Amino acid sequence: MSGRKQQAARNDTVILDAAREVFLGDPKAPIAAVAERAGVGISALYRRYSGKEELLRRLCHDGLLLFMAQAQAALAEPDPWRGLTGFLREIVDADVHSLTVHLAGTFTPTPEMGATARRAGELVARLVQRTLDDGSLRPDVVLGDVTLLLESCAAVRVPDPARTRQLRARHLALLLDGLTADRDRADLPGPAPTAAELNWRWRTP
Amino acid sequence: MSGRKQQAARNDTVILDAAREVFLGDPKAPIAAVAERAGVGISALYRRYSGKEELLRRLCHDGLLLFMAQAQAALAEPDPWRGLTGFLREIVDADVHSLTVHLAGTFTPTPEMGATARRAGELVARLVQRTLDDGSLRPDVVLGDVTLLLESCAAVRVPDPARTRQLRARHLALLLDGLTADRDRADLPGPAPTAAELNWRWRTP
DNA sequence: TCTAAAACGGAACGAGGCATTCCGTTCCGG
DNA sequence: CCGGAACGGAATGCCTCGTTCCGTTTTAGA
Repeated sequence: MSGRKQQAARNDTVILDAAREVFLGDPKAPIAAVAERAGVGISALYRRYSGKEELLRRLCHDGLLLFMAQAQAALAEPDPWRGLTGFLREIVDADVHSLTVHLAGTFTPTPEMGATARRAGELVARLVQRTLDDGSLRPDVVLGDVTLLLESCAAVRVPDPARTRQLRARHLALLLDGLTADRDRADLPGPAPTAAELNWRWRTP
Repeated sequence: MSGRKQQAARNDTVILDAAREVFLGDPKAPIAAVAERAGVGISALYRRYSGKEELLRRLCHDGLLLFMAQAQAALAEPDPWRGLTGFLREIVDADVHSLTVHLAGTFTPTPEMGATARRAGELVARLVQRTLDDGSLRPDVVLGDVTLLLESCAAVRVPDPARTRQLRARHLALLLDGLTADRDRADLPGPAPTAAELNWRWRTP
């Protein structure tokens, strides 16, 4: 297989990569920016996706699937704390969170995506729970805290993407030290966040 | 003083409050949204400000001044750690950071604002430094880490503003426990953030 | 009481951005 | 040599939003 067919196959991935980069930088970037970044024309996009929404959904769903896969892999790690922290580091490093959460809201989510999000949430819940049971996670931390932690890491951003990754890793390290259980300290304030509170982005209006 | 003059005077503050609320929710909200929230017509805005930019600058500068005032007040607190944490709690609670940082970039900053930002930065630097000298802040933390901390707290957000404040306070508590110095742990990863890296929003292009 | 002007409300205008479509072109496969 | 798949990118049309403009209300002062 070569020639036009091959180029088409390569464009499939080139376009997705470009879209990921562009929309990570600016969730409401114009579609033309994606085409330009990919080095293709606009019609190459519309041949594959019926419109902008479908492309965004695809990206977001891919992100969710990666998120799920990482959570699953983390559950395979025998040590709960290492599993959880490794998971967080990878999600933050790959910027998966921006792909899923920051894109949600810019399109109407499909029921399927809601289901995937729910399943992913359950996996992370188990990841958190066994760390709590293990005693290595401070006992007043809940699943929602971890969700917010991811959100907050995604917020540290500087113009250079590589530097951004470094700074996020640093910020995450700071947060992880706040999560550890090996010290006396005051309880966390306020009612702990619940899943329902944090799922608002997925609500279909 | 009453009648039209009084209403005008009240509108001054009503408009500023409305603008703050609206632009906190969405930094690129249309000006009409501000007028609607304030319960006034659009011309009431244009009578006071020459355009959208001037309004944004005003809001941002007000935020910076508040930021500076809080920092100054925090320096008056004798205990460095209490001064720093109290400062952070107040800034996060008042959402001052969104006002300054999230608005920067949506308008061209005046030199005066740059100067104010620099002065505010110095105050916080002293706040951080004396906490480091004091030994209550973990020694590998730098000023930039604190800046990023504020940024990350501003990222936790749910639809209800009151709940958002609670959750931010909780998240901040988590981070503060990561900042304390009373335990052995691995050094923070990566090159520490510098001021120059984090000031990019204020650069005039 | 009367009037000039300050304040205002909000419709109308115009520019710009952007998703989508359309058409002419290129290049393979048979 | 030909039909069509794949493509590039200009053209289209919609919609948002900043700004202006005009008619109306209110009041201070003569």
